[in-house]
Amino acid sequence: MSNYSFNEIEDKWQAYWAKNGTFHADNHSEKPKYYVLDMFPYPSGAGLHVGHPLGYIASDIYARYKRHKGFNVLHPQGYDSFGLPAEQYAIQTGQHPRKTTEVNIKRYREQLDKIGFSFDWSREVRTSDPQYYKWTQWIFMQLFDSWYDKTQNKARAISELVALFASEGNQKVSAACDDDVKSFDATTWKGFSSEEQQQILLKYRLTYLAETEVNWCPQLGTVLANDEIVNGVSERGGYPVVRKKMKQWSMRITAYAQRLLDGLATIDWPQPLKDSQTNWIGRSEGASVTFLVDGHDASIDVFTTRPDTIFGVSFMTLAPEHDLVAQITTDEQRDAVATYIEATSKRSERERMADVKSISGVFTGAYALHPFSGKKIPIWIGDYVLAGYGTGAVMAVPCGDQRDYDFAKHFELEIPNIFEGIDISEEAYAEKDATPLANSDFLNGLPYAEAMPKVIEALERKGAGEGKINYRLRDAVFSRQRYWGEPFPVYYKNGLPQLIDWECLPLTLPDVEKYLPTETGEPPLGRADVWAWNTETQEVVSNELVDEKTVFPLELNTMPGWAGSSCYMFRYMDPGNDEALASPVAMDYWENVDLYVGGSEHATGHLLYSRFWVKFLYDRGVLPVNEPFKKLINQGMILGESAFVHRVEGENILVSAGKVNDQKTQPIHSDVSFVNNSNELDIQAFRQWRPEYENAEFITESDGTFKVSREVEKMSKSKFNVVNPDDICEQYGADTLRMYEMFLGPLEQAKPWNTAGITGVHSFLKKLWRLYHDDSGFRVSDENPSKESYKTLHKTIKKVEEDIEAFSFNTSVSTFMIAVNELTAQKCDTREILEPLVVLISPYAPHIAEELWERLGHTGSISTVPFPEFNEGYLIESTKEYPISFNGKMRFKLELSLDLSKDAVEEAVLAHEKTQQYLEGRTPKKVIVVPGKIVNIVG
RNA sequence: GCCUUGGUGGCGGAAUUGGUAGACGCGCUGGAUUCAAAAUCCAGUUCUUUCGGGAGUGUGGGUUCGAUUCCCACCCAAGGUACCA
Repeated sequence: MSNYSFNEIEDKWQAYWAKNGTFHADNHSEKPKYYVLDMFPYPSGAGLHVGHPLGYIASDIYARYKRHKGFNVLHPQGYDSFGLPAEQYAIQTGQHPRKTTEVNIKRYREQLDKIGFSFDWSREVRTSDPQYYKWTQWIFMQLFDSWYDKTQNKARAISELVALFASEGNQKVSAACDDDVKSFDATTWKGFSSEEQQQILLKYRLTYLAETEVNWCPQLGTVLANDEIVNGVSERGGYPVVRKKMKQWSMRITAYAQRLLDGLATIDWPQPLKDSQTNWIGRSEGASVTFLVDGHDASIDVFTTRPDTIFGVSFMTLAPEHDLVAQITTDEQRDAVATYIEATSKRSERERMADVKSISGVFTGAYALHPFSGKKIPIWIGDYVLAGYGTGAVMAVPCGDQRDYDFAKHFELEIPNIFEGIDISEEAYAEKDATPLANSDFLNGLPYAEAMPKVIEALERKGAGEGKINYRLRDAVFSRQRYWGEPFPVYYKNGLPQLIDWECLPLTLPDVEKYLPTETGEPPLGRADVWAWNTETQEVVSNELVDEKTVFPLELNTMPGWAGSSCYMFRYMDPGNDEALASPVAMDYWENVDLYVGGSEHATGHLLYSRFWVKFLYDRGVLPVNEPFKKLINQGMILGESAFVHRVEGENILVSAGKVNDQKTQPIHSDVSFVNNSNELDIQAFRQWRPEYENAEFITESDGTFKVSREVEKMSKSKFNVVNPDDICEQYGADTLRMYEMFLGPLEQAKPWNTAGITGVHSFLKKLWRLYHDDSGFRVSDENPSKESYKTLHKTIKKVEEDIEAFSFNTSVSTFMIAVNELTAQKCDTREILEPLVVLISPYAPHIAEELWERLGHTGSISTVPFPEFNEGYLIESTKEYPISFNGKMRFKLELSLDLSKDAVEEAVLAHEKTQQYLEGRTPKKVIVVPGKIVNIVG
């Protein structure tokens, strides 16, 4: 075999790796550990396209590189296999999601295997596997059994809280809990019934039941996320959506807000991603202020970041949903308020937030009393105030906040000016600078920084408020009205949630006949006839048996998608363990993920929830680490190049792109496989694609071809622009695919896929092959390499190592190309150069590297051969010429060595003097020569 | 609006702390090889030019002997986020 037969080579080595367990990672090793992880995929029915493996290729290169560097590398893969598409498919076809999921996983695995990843498949996990979700359920139980102690700043066992209540009541306990907890002493606690005690404890648990307002779609029988709603109707199906309160499980992530923020400083993540988590958590410092309502036994709490502007308050605004609205509205205003609330309730939260321009609101007729001046302040409601943030009420300071200003202008409310020497006739003044306050009683003359502590102290003294830190982060709703998710290990006794015994895990999903909600609006699990818990036999039994003594109904909701993905990285460490999430030994050895690769779209979902759970499990002594991912890299999306055929409006006439001109046409997606690299459409194939185009008229260019227009879009089946990696592997080989994906551009940047360029990378691999082969077959010599060849090799080692460490995989592909071109030109065929070269390339193109390694006479996989050592000595002789231009006219050259030796420095100094002679009497004052840096002239 | 990232040939993209802009690849042009094609190899390829040069990294300024790189203002694009008080 003297040709590069990539298919043969790749099959051979993939089989070899599988048979020999080449990438099996051991939990015990003398070597240092390194954990490289990809965000595991959701196995969709559409299969992988060329965009999916981008991050996997990058992490695989890094994992292989780390093996060469002597690390014991953990590089596992699995499937996030619970999810909505499988359930939707099940609803349509009646096919059990488990089956669909299995078929999809099988296809994913085949596609992944073809690309030659160095995954340790013996550690595979699937979130929908009962042996896996047993641990997801177990973590839920730990959260249920925990409360957050704000004094110790960690989660503790609920039994310790019960002990505290029994000994001293709850007055001294500082816990993250519901706002409406009443205080009690030890005696009162002991006097409570067991059920009353459970009710109270539920308000302290880290996962708890709460009434949450949700977007409810009756037709779909499910709650929708804001972005699943488009123009007030569901994205899927276009059904109406209403806002509804539902009792759902929530996760008390807010207890961890500050620690989630602080932890960011300890991890190596891209700054934009850290920023978005910081903004999501949204810490703001300020004060809470209480305003009494005139003539009512009621008060309104507001949070403000600018308590110093309190004398600028001229009205208050409540969210339309605020609890007090009904109580305080006067009879004269009742109709207007009711009309307004009716109107806003029809707008989704998203609509209200998106509409910045229109100002709306209505006066309640009620007044609040200013805590210092006692002045009467009108109370308005307005939908620019959101019920879900802060207290759902604001003190409006029109002169210091633009939204308040606009509201005041619109309704012709008073705009008192409290800033010394600032003109507020056109807009509000929101700067926190040294501008002194005016018309502000005891704050007069003080700038922001001095007024803040003073006003907070005054508020506290008066009992009208206190300094406060507010977070935007809200507790995470954890219930889903769906079938294909983890069941909760929870049953209900007298309406109170109880955990099933943990020894009975996993609580497996029951079969149901249909995957839709029940007629009475219960989640799909309501259809299971076997779905109740027998507390005596500790078994799941038939619903029919519920007798309220020993048999109780189980929770019908399932967990959200992020449940299974929050701690999977620890399960890989010890996936078969039936006694624990992972053994302490395995967790102590692997610690956490050293490098995590995935998309930035998970910034405020998965990546935040995962950090939350890890910190929680750390508190409870389950995990030895308090962050899941040390370093994170976001790979950019690979975009597809869609092809469009233009159809004349209302007619079955298709016009070539060059002939469209001013005609009214509609662009139609054409499958990209009908189009060649010159944008010419295969008309026959297009006609046969869809019956409606079979008899269409085609208006071609003057040369008879039909051209499509191109546009870069997200790669998706529905846009017919998907490129399948299997086809690329078939035609060019996996090594070409791997290198080309890296060569496309910087890993973190979004970039369009264009198969046309792949031949460059492919011919590089052919050239590489030919370095080791001549017409008669494999051939390398044992002669001494030339100086140039050494230089080429060591230059390459240096660059490739630097590039991999910096995740600049695109430039190292170029470096390889240059190296191979140079070695070809040098006619280099010596073993001493070619052996290390193949090791360098092996992370990128592992199949060809293994094959060449074997042909070089080695046994065993190349994957653990040490990475070649860089020797600077081989580069010293290189020289570089630097022209110095002066006044754009004079030009001379300096020839300098890159060597830092004495000679080189002397040479540089000589050059410096030469330069000075040239520059003498002209503008520059000083010329500095820095060895290695060559020349630096300072004016 | 705000935050983040980016804007370099026909295209994807290089350029270390400010030091020969356009590496490498695609495409294109010419040549070699071939009956021919494929494959391969060699040369050229930022624009402009009166062949001396001149211009040039989104736009306009600034700092510097020297700016793709640093500073200021603006324009555009992508992603994120949002009446966050």
